[in-house]
Amino acid sequence: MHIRTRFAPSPTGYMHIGNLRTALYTYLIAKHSGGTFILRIEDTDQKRNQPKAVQAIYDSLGKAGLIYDEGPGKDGGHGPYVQSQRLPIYRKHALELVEKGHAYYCFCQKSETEPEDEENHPEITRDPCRDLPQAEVQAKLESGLVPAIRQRIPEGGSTTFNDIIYGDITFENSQLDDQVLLKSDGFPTYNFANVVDDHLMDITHVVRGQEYLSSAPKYDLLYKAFGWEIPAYIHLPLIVKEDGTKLSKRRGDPTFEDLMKMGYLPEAIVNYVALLGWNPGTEQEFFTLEDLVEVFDMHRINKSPAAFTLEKLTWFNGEHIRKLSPQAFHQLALPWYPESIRQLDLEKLSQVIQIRTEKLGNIPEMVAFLGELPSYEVDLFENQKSKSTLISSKQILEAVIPLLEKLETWDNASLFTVLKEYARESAQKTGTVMWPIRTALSGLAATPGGATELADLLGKKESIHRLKRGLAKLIVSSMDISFG
RNA sequence: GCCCCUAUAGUCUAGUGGUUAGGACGCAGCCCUUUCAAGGCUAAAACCCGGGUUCGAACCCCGGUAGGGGCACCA
Repeated sequence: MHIRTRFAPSPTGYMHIGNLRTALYTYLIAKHSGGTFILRIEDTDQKRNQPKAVQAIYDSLGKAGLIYDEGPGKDGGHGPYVQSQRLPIYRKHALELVEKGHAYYCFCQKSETEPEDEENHPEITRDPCRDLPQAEVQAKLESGLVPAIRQRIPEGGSTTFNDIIYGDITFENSQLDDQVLLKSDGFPTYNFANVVDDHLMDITHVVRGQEYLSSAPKYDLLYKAFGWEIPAYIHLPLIVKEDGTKLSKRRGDPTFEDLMKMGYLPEAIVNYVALLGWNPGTEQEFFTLEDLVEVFDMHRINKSPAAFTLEKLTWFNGEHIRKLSPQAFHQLALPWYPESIRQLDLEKLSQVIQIRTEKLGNIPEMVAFLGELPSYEVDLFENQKSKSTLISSKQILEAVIPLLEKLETWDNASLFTVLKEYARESAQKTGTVMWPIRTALSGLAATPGGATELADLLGKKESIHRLKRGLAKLIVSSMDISFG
């Protein structure tokens, strides 16, 4: 069987994490078996439609690496792939159902119930137009009233549909409402357009969020009314926040685009999100998109909702950053370096920070001290673990500055050799010697890279300058002490 | 309110009648070390509750509870 799946977003201007995962799984289900992945734009809500938002979908899918085989601009014989360009198709099919008796005209005014009325949902009642005599329908039509078309749910009985993840699910028909198929503005509703397009586009596996589970029986009824073959359903568990509530851009939860702006790699986001609701059955966690295509098995998708947390995503991001070639990392890091350090050897800097970068967004903060020495307290020179005190620090800097001033080759290896040798001769731990140097060079308790790496990056002139300032600080402090 | 879905550590998860309940993130400690990372090791931490079925239940059945989703001429 040649699998055909489709990702069918509505253009909202950004990609939710949940949408990204739906797109990913939809892509993987098709690609794992060499099938076809289709993009369809669901812009049936005129009020919400934003043309620019369509471009955002292309951009995000491209970043994620989810290349579609068929879709806008890539006709595979099932186009057009933008629903607003398919209006006559929906009308034709809606009328077909009216003729067959599976749908009917509804002349009611658009219901005024506000969506905010979450507390007060009326019981399912059949629409009064459902049983309008033919003559009356004809008369209303001729008088120029523009009707909507509603699905006629069978009286009584129940509908059972099958989902690959959830198995058989049964709904009483009395629980299903006569949903609108074609709005009075001539646009189809989401549910109707989906059924028609999925059939016409030969979609074999319908992949969507679990929020659509309860509309699935109405889909089955529609397929049966048309006499069409029912596709396989795959409803995906929701992605929620740690507190169990759903992710929402309004409440400040990051979208795919937001995460990339924060310095998360698309590969890492894809890797993380793939494991939210699915696992390979092995203990492997690091995956590239190609790996996922290889091992993805839709039958291992979970039923229960998964919480999205930045913590584990951040770890994945670090993993993906470490796997990058030094050149690739450098290119990604470059835009994040502040103006104040542009004169440094940034390629060398990239090599030093790659292993310590878990998020590109941390880079500016991580390297700021290279541009300007932060102000720091003298007690930063004290460190128990390194056996470093104000006195030892002062002595070491006094001894080491002249040594370094004489040094001709200024690089990490030479610096380390000289300082290590000094430590050996003066019978001190390497760490004791390095501590005051690193401290004076950075003004920080923790830095990416050790003393000699920082000196290498800063260059001889700036390094000596910073060391002397550190020494001055220590001298002033020792005088304060002696004067009480 | 009605319908549907779900339930293993704080989080992501493995597990399909017999396991010392496995892995990962995070957290804590130790080692390594030129601070920090990275790496290595160790620790703490879980089967929602109650009934069955069974020689034996995380696993099967029933009932609760909790959480989530749906109930628009939105998608």
